[in-house]
Amino acid sequence: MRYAPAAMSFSQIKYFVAVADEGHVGRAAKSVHIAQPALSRQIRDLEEELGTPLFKRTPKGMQLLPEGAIMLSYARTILQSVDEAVRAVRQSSCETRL
Amino acid sequence: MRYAPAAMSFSQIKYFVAVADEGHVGRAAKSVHIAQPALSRQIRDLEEELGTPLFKRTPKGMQLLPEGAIMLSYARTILQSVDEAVRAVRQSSCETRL
DNA sequence: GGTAGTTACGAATTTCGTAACAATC
DNA sequence: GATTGTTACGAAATTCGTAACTACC
Repeated sequence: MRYAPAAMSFSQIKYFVAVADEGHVGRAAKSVHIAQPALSRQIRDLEEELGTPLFKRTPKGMQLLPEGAIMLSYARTILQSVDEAVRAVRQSSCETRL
Repeated sequence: MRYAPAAMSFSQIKYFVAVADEGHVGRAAKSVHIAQPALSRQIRDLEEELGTPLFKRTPKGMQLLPEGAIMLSYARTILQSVDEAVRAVRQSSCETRL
């Protein structure tokens, strides 16, 4: 049977932020502890899902495009919300056990 | 080689919201178009990742616990941010092409 | 028996790493 | 040749569906 097509994931967003911060797939790959080609593909998949490139590929590295800059600000917000959610739920569960 | 352990995903969050809204794994499974056992496992995995149950299992269905209610409010925010990010990036890319 | 959620197991899918490639300087 | 990112291909991990199970009326 045929499953649903893959959608955006938190990993993709983390990887995107890493590349945007480093401006460099190679360094970003080290910072998120995966291999360079795997990261390159994840960025490509994210761009395909959004329907537009987020970076300009240059011989020096990855240069954030205007669309990438917009995505970056949302991406940081999303990752922060996830972090906060996890912390809030865990804290509540500790208080419940008092 | 050993890959990194799986983390929280957008799908899990969507599934969690569906179960919270329906109060029922069976109905939620239909609304997100996957089978009931798959959804049941995703909820369990999310609870394990958070380290605390989010629902109370009853003969009537799934009753949201306080920790689940906290998670639910964050979950809606996160999904909205993702939606908004996609829209904003796509709109920017259209404007760029003018 | 009829409802609810869960466990077991294997198939479909995705993610990843290694190796080889392409492009710029 | 020494950077950079990408494509190709197979292995590892996850996600999923079907079938069988448990628990409560």
